[in-house]
Amino acid sequence: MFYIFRKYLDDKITLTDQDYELIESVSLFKKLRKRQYLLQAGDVWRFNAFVCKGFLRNYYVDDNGQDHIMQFVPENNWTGDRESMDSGLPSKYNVDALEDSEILLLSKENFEMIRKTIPAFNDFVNESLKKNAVVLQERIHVNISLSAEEKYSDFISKYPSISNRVPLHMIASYLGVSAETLSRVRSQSTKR
Amino acid sequence: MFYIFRKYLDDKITLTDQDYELIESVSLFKKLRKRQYLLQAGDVWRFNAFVCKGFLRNYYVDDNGQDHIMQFVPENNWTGDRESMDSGLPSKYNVDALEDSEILLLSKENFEMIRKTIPAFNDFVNESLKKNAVVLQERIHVNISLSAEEKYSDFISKYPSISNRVPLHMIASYLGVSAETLSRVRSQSTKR
DNA sequence: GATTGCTCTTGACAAATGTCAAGGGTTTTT
DNA sequence: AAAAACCCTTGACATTTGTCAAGAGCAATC
Repeated sequence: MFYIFRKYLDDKITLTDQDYELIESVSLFKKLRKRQYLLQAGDVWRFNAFVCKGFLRNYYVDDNGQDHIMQFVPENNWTGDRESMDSGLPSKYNVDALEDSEILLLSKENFEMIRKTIPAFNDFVNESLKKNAVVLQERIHVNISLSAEEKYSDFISKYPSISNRVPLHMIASYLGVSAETLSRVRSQSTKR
Repeated sequence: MFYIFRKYLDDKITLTDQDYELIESVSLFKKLRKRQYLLQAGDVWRFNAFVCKGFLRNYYVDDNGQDHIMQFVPENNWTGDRESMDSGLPSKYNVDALEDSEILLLSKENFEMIRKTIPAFNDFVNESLKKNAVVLQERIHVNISLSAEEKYSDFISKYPSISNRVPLHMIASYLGVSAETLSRVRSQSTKR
């Protein structure tokens, strides 16, 4: 399974075989069946999780019992809960598998160790953090200014492969719109 | 003016006098009168901007001519447009002064140079990026799940000093709610 | 000190979105 | 193969939010 992560990194940075050996030596692997949890609200999160195969979602449940999806996590993406990892406090979020999945885990400590040991890896992490900030900002942009219909068409144009992979009500949850509204919005827009 | 930035950094990391000399030697300073622009949509952005004094806002204007505030930027905060800086493409955003302000600017190149030269500064930047991601995620959380009233009370509890400093319609713009709705929401909630 | 512009509020109404409930079609599980 | 669970749609209606317009109170400007 490590080869998938290696391929992912190879695409972004140049590392030596020794570097990879170091990384692999501290990597943990986890298989999740559909519906299994990687993180449950209330637990403290201590890892950087990379999805090698499968598909996860990161969400929280509000006081009314409603889900709100923070992130869809297909292969070759990272997930976890940085807030809990940094603070050491219990997480508000859940992460579970929407499909059978294979996850690579790097503990907080080992992740930092790798960053300190391998400068190129550190650069890569910085780069990723910056890109992530742009993506999050763009999502805020969408959320404070677009209608349900516009949010939906923005979503499917940005993430066509995700929209084919998850039920509509989860996209609704991600967008902050009710499932019924999204259903109507979509049938409206296909009429054109 | 540099001493303000120095005080800010001193609070977070330990640098030598030489480090500070290096940083100061590449720092640019800019004074803005209220209503002046630091960045206008259409221009390419090339700096990291630190607000030493004053108060800025970062916003964009949609096709209907409506403002949407992405960020309020009081003293001791950073702003700019990372997307434009990274891509080299024209910015979608405007940054202007809500009060007379003093800004410290570090060009993209010099900023990277400092990061490479001063490891502690690099660590600080990483830490800031991580914290920023948490803040952005929290804002998404709020936006996809709360009503106008809840968003407003969340805002004033998180940013009491900002709510005293900007007109209500700007908070509305930040939250993605109309100014009239926010006015009503607020008068409702003060009745209790 | 008059004028202008900005800010906030309020009313009346329109539009968007949410909620509840039911039903039909799938897929999954047993 | 039957049962259960899930997913989506649709209608009816309630609620929230937006839009337009007017006016009052303040502050900034000249």
